[in-house]
Amino acid sequence: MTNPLVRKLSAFAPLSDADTDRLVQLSKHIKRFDADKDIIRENNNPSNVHLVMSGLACRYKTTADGNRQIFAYMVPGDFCDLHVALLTRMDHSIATLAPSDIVDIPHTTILDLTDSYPAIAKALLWATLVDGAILREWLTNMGQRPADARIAHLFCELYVRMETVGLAERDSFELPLTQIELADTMGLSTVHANRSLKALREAGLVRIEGKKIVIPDVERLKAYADFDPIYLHRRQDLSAR
Amino acid sequence: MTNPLVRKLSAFAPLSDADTDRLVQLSKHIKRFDADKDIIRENNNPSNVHLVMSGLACRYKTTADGNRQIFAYMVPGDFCDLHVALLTRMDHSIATLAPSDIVDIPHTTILDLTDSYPAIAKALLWATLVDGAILREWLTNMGQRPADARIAHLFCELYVRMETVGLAERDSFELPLTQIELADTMGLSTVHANRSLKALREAGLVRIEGKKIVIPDVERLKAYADFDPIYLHRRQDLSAR
DNA sequence: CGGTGACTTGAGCATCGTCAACATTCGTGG
DNA sequence: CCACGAATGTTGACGATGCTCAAGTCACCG
Repeated sequence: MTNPLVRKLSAFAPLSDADTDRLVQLSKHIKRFDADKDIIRENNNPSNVHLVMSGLACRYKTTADGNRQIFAYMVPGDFCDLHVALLTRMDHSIATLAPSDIVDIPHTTILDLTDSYPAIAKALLWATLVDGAILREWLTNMGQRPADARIAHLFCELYVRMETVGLAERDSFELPLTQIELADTMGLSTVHANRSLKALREAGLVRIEGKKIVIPDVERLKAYADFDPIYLHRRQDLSAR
Repeated sequence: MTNPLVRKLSAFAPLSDADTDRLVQLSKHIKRFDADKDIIRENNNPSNVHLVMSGLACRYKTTADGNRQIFAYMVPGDFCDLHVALLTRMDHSIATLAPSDIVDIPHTTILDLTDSYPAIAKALLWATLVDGAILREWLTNMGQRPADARIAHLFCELYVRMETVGLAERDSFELPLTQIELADTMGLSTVHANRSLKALREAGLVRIEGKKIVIPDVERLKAYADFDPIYLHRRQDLSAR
């Protein structure tokens, strides 16, 4: 049960052994990407679906004046473009942020899968809907929270998502991001991102050890960031509230 | 062809007469809502799908410290919650911004529709994907553009969307928003939203006549806002670029 | 070791928020 | 139809947050 896709989809509903086996089969043909490589570029019309198995990828867009906005991270178990089957043209690009293993899956395989495995079909739809929910939460984050809480909120989300796929320690997880990339995610300048990180560090809310984010007290960070995991729609969080 | 849903979906692909007839039938049971009424509240699990036929609605969320973030507008022809069939709990609320006609459609009707009318099924999926694309563009808008350009970008988008459903004049459209609501959408204070609007007015980019937004020179406003309609994925915009 | 990219810090400035006062519009009841 | 009150819009003054420019420092890699 170390397959991140299986772990992720299990957060929605239990999967049968047959479902699990079928999902594991998907990740036969893994392609290795270096860091900072485009997987799909704007205006492309990709014929395959891409699944992150290890590493980290992101969606981004560049504005006319050359600024970049990153608006999604794809951690292991996440699909990059499950949703673009119909839109004839990509309106954004997808790139790796770290060396990553990416699986290429033909559209036909996905169609086949959703036809023959209803539980998987539901789970994939769920994953797509959660992607939308994350986007809405990010917009709230950008619009309503000051820089340091905004970063704290991102860390909380990534901690939970990494934990879901078994990639978090009790109080830390790997986040191979530069501060430039963090700034482009949060809509901040690199200088201000740096200072906000410093503030979080000095408040004892996070420690940064190389590429690892250490969160000494997860509950305290969640409170600081006004983080509520409900928007991730995991089974285990549904009881609360 | 005055039905906004038909007009909207036609922006994706031509619809047959049978498809059109079926869509028009949907809007039999119209419910009238006053302005500022919740259609669906957070934590609800709505059993019906809601479709805006006239007026204006929005999605929003409230943070712990009482701030509101609006992260989507639903204009006539837009569905409110096509996507929530699977997520057992709403992670945000939906409310009217103006007096609106809302159609209640049972989930079963939607399922029936997508089973028997493949062209409609595709078009509805397209509409859902476009909603996601709009969200990504909004995030870019929030993160990368200053207040006045941000507002200008919103006006451009709404102009195009209203035009798509036949609700825009050559140089204007109705936008029944208060500046408070605009500020909550853009992540600004009301005071600053007011001043940014004033800047746009004094630059001759927009005029505000009551609840009507007048855009004397649409191309100039688009240039100012760095607006490119490609993310709306309408047929008519696909040729460019 | 030398160089390149990432990180850090300071200083000054621009953007945006808060508080407060006032003006205008709109709906409602008399 | 008018008068009133409440909500919305407008403006000024000031402070906070965040950006730009610039000068380093640090870590990593050839």
